Amino acid sequence: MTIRRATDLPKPTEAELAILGVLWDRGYGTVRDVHEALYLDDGGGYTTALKLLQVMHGKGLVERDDSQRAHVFRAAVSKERTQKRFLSDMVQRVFDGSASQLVLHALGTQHSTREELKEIRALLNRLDRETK
Amino acid sequence: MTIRRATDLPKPTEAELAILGVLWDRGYGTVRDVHEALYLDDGGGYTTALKLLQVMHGKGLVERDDSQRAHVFRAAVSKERTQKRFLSDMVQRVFDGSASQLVLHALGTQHSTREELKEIRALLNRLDRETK
DNA sequence: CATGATGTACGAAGTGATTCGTTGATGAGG
DNA sequence: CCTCATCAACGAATCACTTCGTACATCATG
Repeated sequence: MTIRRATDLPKPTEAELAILGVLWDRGYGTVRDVHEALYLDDGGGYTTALKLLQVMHGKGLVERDDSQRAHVFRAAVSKERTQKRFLSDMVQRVFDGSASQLVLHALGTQHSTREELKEIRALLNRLDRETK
Repeated sequence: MTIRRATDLPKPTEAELAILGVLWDRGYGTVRDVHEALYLDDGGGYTTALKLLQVMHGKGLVERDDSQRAHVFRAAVSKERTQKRFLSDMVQRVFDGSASQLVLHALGTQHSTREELKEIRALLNRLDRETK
């Protein structure tokens, strides 16, 4: 048996991330749940969702409860951890390792509400105190 | 002939992004330049770099000056535009469309210097005034 | 028990990215 | 003119991801 620590888990692919999104939202789901949430309009087949979940289970990205006929899947990685993972990946590859460069771009480009800006400012103040 | 607007350009792949990084840094470069900058320690072959640049040229990601025997390549997409592209992609796929969520994660996780925090705060103040 | 609906398992095909070996052209030095 | 180094072109192999068809198991219902 191969034991995989959380940090060893492979980075989810495009399709896998979409599935994780569904599981994060719902908490858990069967193949049918995932298929209906993602692939119905796509025209994507049921077995496509199934295969993806099987592959993801093989990689350790989801847990499976097979005590019922329709197996129930849960995300084996937290949303926060995964977001962090993608984020630092991108900082390295696209922003020369500078997180603040990324932040400046993000603030400059995308829209934020006043409430969100306030929240960011609060965090900023806290960081400022800590970076003594 | 197919004309491609900047917004039509495909998102650079992993390897392509690394090559763009070299071209952004140097301004321009031959296949040999790129190969030495990226693939020497990797053990990556010369023709690998060449093929990638050919593919990228086919996609419109780089411009080529073939007036010399050793063709000279330049990035056909700006660094800023590409960063923005990756950023909004990620906001959609990983952060449910919320840029501020991404910013909070980025500030919380990665390190920033006092100087950088100051810069961010300045932008924040400006945004605050504009988001009247 | 027969049947239809629903489920998992599995292999194979399709796709795009990457890597590399080979070929032939070009140019420099003897 | 010959030879060697350097270069672009091209096709093929490989790899990972995705999609799908088919086979077979299970269960409910009549």
